[in-house]
Amino acid sequence: MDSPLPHLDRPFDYLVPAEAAAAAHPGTRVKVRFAGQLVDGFVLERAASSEHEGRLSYLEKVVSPEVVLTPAVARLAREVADRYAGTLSDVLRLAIPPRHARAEAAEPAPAPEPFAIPAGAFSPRPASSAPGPASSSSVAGSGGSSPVSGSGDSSSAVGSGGSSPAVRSADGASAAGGGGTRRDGGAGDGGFGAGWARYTAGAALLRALADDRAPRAVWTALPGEDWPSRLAEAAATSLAAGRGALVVVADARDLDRLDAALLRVLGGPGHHVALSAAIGPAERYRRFLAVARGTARIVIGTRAAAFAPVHGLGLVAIWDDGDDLHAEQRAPYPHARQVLLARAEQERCAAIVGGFGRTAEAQQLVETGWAIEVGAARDELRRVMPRVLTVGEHERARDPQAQAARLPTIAWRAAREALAGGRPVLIQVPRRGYLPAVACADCYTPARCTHCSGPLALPAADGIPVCRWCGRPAAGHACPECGGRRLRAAVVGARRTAEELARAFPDTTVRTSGRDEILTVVPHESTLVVSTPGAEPLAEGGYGAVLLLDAWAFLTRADLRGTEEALRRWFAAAALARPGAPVVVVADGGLVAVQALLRFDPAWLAARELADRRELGFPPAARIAALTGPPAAVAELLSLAELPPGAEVLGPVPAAEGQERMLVRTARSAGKALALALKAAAGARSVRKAADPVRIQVDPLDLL
DNA sequence: TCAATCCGTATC
DNA sequence: ATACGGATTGAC
Repeated sequence: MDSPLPHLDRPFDYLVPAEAAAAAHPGTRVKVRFAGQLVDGFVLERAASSEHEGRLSYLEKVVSPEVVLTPAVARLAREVADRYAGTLSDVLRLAIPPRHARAEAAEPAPAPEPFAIPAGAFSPRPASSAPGPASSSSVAGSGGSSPVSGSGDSSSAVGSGGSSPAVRSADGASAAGGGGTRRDGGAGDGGFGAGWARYTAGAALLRALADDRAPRAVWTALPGEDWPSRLAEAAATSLAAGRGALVVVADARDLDRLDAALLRVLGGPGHHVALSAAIGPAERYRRFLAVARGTARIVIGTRAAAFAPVHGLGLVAIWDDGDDLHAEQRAPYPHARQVLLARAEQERCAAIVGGFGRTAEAQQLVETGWAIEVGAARDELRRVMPRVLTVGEHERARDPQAQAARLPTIAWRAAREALAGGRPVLIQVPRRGYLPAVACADCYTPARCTHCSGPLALPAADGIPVCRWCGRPAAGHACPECGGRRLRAAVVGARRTAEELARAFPDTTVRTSGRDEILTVVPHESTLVVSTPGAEPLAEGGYGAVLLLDAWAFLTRADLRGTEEALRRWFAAAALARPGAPVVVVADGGLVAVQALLRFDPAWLAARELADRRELGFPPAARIAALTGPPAAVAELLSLAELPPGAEVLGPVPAAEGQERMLVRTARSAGKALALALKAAAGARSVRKAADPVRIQVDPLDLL
């Protein structure tokens, strides 16, 4: 329905008038009369009879004969809605872009030539040219007036769109790929297998894709990896096997790089489209239609593309699944990784979860045996990894150089040598105002609540720390690691860092890349590049040195992913260094995240992280739902909800103006029941016209 | 005993 | 939302 009321979140049957019988295929948009109103909906299925006792209405009209909601996507959307305690119509709003009639009328793009992997390239088996198993569109149904299921609501929404195929230049892209002149350039010349052969089980992964055996992998990329090429090769392998592929990345920059890699690997446009929110509605819908019609079998895009109706899906992949941008910002806040994993199960297709780092969620896939590990052979890693050096805070405190420029001698020396060699130096600093949470002022261990392990916050300077989860004050907090009683929570921004560096290196150009102005590539020359995380420009030939400043700040991130996030960002920066180049991290060498960086072993950290979360009862080991709204509304929702046994209710803590937040924690195994219970309670509230809405978020990233 | 009204429920 | 039915209440 127009307003997606939870208690109306189910199919309704309608009669199909004879003149609409041909057009009303499952997946088409329709208009139906509901409670007197004319509302939008989708045909879910055609059937010869209905369970409904009462009288059926006729559907009013078929808006368009285009099948925009395939049975596979309908099923996926239903599962996602259930998992996140949301409604199908909310999910469909994310999944299907608004209709654009002109785009439907336009001449469809000609179907591209069947794709085959070029001779000489890695091709373990002759690719079957037959298109893959069609995606089960069981059109039951007859003409005349047979019932149809329409769901509430329809269009509006995100979905897709795409970035321009604007490229970064072909060889720019290989530099782009890894920030370096890395050994194998990509599939173009060297062949398909070479890039993947550097990994344990890498060649086997590609072979399994070629044989359509639906492999599932957690891929930890080597530093400097040209990941867009690797993913393009995986997608092309699926395509050659007659299956479609879907790759989701975090932002437009990554999307451009992947787009360029696909153009190179596929030898031209036509086989793939890029969907993102960045382009206009017409182009977005046009590309969506190319996917829905089966013209484009490879789809790349940002998070909403995870729902794209790819025909005969053979592979789903996500790059850098730890990036916050993969979490949808609109209800019911699904995470692209979870959408893709659900899809891999439902459609029995291959899955790749890749990144330079590894999330606890990915680790869980490995530990439960859902996916296999595709990582670097140790020798290969040793060959390409940068040289990581640490400068502890204590050394730094005794270092007069550091006092002056906030740059310890070791870091300063590494930078100076790289600059002298004519190479750029990357300096990563945290974003200002990055962390509202606090840590021990002596050892930087995040301060946590003794009751529920939630993060502490300092409401006012010199105030008593308070738990952001359960609201209990933590007077007399003492660090569990070192016993320290002082807390800290401040960081210096990129601009000021750049100014300080300009003084320390008077004859060197200092450039900044951050939120406001993002550099994409810097030339091979002696330049200092100060960047906030995620905005690091690539350097042609790789950076001569990488400095990670104020590293402690990452570790005190307010939510529960601090350590993992720190390493993810460090790895992303370190991966841009040339092999053997120094990477200096200004943090104590004893910290877990720093140790993981020293070993260059994200899997080790992820395993520890997951173990910690099991211990502390955090996602993904446990499931947590956050309920936000006016206090009375939240209380009402909770009183109506029949929570699964063992559910633990935490809070309230103050949220936005006049709102508060409660958390409900259950075992992971009770996650479905929890979502169901909350959805039912929200339905009970909406049916009695409760005014104040309560926001329900399942496993939110920002568990403040 | 009837009718106006309130409340809860379904909406194909 | 809005319409409907069954229960409720108030006046004849």
